[in-house]
Amino acid sequence: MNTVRATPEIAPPIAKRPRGRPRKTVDARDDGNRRQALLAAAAHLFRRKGFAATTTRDIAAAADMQSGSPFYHFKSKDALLYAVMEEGMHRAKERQQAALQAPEGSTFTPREQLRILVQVHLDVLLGPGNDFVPVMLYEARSLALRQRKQLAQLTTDYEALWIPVLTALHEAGQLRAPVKLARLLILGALNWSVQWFDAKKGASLPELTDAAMALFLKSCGTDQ
Amino acid sequence: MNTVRATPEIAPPIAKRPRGRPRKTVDARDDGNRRQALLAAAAHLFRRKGFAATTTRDIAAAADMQSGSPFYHFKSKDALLYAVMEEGMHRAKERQQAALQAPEGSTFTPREQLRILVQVHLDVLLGPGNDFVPVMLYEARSLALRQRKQLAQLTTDYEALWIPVLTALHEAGQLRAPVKLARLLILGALNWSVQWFDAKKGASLPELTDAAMALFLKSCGTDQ
DNA sequence: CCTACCGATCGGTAGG
DNA sequence: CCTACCGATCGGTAGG
Repeated sequence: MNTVRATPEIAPPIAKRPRGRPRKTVDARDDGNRRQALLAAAAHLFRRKGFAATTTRDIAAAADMQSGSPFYHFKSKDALLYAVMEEGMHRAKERQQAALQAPEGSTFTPREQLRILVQVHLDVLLGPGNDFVPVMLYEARSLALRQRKQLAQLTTDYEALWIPVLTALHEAGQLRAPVKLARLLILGALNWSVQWFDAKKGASLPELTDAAMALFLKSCGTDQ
Repeated sequence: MNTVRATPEIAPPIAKRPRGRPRKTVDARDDGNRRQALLAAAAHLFRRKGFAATTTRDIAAAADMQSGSPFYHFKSKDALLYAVMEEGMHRAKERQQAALQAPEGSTFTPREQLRILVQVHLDVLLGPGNDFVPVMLYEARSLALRQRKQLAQLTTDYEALWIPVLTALHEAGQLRAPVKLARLLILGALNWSVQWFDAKKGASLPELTDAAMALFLKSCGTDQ
């Protein structure tokens, strides 16, 4: 495993500046940065045109690269898709967990918790530059079976955040439908907003959150 | 315009039976039938793999034709997609209108009407062989702008069926959210079922209908 | 509706 | 990360 790595002596990656036109920024290869640019470009295009209709050449161009260059960072187009989805689910879960942390020794009521879940979920889907999760939602079938299974754990974790909240609301009489189906229906209602929500017209994100809460919860239960 | 059409005397389309293997059914060209077969095959494949990932060769094979033959019935792959969507929306609207007809001199309550809309909508999406509307829902972006606008009228008509029902429920205090957003959220919840519903396991269609009604409507309003 | 085919595009790679 | 390129596939067509 730990073989001594020989320092490259022939054509070292450092001294090949003269050839090719100079780059806009300091250097074209600052690693993580370029990889992130590819991910963002891919997420944006996958969302807008779909995975199959997006060309690796499109992605390369959007990240200001040549057609073959994405394959320096990702093994294949599928690997790019998988990376987008994984990053999206990872971010979403982290944001939810952070938002659900109540300050100090206080706690959130189940109703407050659901509002947080809904609010963050909508922002993850509809907030500016958030293309990763929508790609995850609408391009699942483009993923090879093996990779779909690998992602299943992440989505399960994410959905698990909702279960205790919905269960509490159900027991308090504020949510009539069975918890399992309620979760699917509620997430569906929110996920569908990707198809119609327009930040520049119609309802705003807070209005949408209010409407969702009003639609799903009975107010004739305990509080409010 | 109205030139006299000469009867074909060379290689008339009738007398070329001997060549090629005999067809399963009476004849390979019974028009509407073959066209329908193509539509059904296309709808099925578009739903399963997506429009861009489906090959016209796939469709031809599924309809038991040769690779070039779909273009005898449809001008292009896009035209096939459009035809699938139009047929789907047309059927859906007709089914809803028929279902909403109350027998004799009786009438349905708004609550009953919503149940019908939900039930039929779910069947249109999830019933066996109903691939047309799901394609419409999930492949809209694959359509050229001009064609998308042509379809807009059909979807508007369909959604219009829901408005008076939701308005009545809203006024009766059984639906808290604003009607416009309520419609979008409810249809989203139902449309999303395409992604997870499995007729062979989990909830059945009637159970799903019940859950949706229980989730969306307040029962502390007037009746029930 | 089939046969035979074209032109373009696309994912991916070698080699630097 | 670029250059130059390959092999395969794909939508579509002519001509019957």
